[in-house]
Amino acid sequence: MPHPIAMATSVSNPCPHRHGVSCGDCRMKALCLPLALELDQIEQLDRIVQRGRPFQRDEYIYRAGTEFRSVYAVRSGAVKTFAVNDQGVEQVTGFYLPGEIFGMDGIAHTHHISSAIALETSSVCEIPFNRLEELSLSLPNLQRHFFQLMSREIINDQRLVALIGKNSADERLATLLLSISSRNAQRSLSGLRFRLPMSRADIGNYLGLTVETVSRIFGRFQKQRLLKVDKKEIEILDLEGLQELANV
Amino acid sequence: MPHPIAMATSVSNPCPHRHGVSCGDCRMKALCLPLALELDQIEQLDRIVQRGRPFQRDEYIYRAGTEFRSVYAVRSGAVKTFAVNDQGVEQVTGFYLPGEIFGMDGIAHTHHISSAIALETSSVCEIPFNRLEELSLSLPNLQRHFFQLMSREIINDQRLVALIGKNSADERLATLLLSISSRNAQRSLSGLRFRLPMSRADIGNYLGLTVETVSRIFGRFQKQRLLKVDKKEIEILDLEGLQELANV
DNA sequence: CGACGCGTTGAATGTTGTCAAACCGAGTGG
DNA sequence: CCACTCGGTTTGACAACATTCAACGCGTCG
Repeated sequence: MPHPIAMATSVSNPCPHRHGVSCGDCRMKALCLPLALELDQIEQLDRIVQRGRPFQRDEYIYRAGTEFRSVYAVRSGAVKTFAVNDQGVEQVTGFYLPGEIFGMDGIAHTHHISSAIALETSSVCEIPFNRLEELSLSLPNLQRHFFQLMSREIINDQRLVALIGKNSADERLATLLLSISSRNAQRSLSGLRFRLPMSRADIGNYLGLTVETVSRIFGRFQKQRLLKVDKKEIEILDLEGLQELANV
Repeated sequence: MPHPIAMATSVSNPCPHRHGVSCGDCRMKALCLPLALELDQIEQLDRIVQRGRPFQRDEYIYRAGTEFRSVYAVRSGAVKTFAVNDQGVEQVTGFYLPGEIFGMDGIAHTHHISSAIALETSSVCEIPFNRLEELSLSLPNLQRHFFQLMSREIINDQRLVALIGKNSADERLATLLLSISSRNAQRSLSGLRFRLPMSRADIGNYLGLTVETVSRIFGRFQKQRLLKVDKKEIEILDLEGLQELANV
């Protein structure tokens, strides 16, 4: 049996959290920043990306108030971002799955105004922003792609505003479940059976609902045979029913 | 007395809607895109900016479904952006005042997914996006500034999510009024007396409330001597009271 | 074992939405 | 000049959905 360290970096052991993987070999390259780049450009990107050890559950990736240096990509695991206002009320601003970029709200200022923590053991690529800017000046593809990523973030937030402002609690939760489902499917995981990385409280916080309401809706969805729920394990039994609820 | 046409373009007549003004002479240059640029860089920007005739009230600046070509800056007047979902429900996504950039949600796709209309007679600078991209490659300042603008848009949307998801109707309206007030003050207009460019319905739509609720709150605020309301004319009588309500 | 975090369930309350009607000012046409 | 309409706004009565408060169950960890 090989030495454990050798195992961790060997190709034969596809540990999703191993941090030796370059962008060109990363299985998320079709979703992530490399998406828009040619092979040699990916190598250039690769040179500025920093890959540290995985983060444990509840570990901060960055904290509000600290200096903004980088944006981040999830390689494995799941991340939540949140802001805390003057009264200490937390607002969850997003959940990020492998291949997704987070931390773009920090670009506007010299210091982070929100925080990011790992919802489960997660590995994350750190992309120093000033180096990304430099590289973007010589790679129009990359500049464009990053503009588009930020634009997509704006669209997502606008959709969330609409969801919270106009839809019932049921519709909100159904929409979130379908979002996670389809994002899982994109990552060639099951869209019908998955584990929610976040707590009920996080879900409620994100959707503008209380924990109790979220819990009741999970119960109701189960009674209506839309879902099978076992703690954080979700099985979607009636996809079309959920979609109807979510108005899609 | 000079000829009226001569008046319209003369320096002595500061008609806010006249469209001959270059970025370097624009009174919004301290808030808008030129903010980050040197004099000669502003000239380069100026060369790509297109200034058409003013838009009348209710006129579209761009429509969902049409090809995305440009982002826009408000020079005078006010603009609202909104998206319409599959069921025909409108969601107001933003109100934009002079010096503010809108249309950045279009960057992610080849076609607009939202629309923008003038809330009152407004002049608007059109900034063709592919030319802005090109220019950004040679002007790092500009690239950075535009990244920051987009980041700020993300932050605004996140704040709106928090506002709608966590705050009462009173808090939401108070916050919007204070936002408009301070944005007016930034533009060296009165922060205590101003005209709302949008309807009650737009306000409600934006804040996730019904028209009736908005109307009742205006009444309540007036009764509490926080505001003096005459149709769209607003006078803030008790700024601190409003701020307290808005938790600032 | 007991404490704790997290999730669930129940009952009561309340804020906001819904529905309906009336108002008001501006513009239009007889 | 008046009556009329029309869009935007206001007001009232009522209903409903989600919150609040409280209690409890369950699994984990010290």
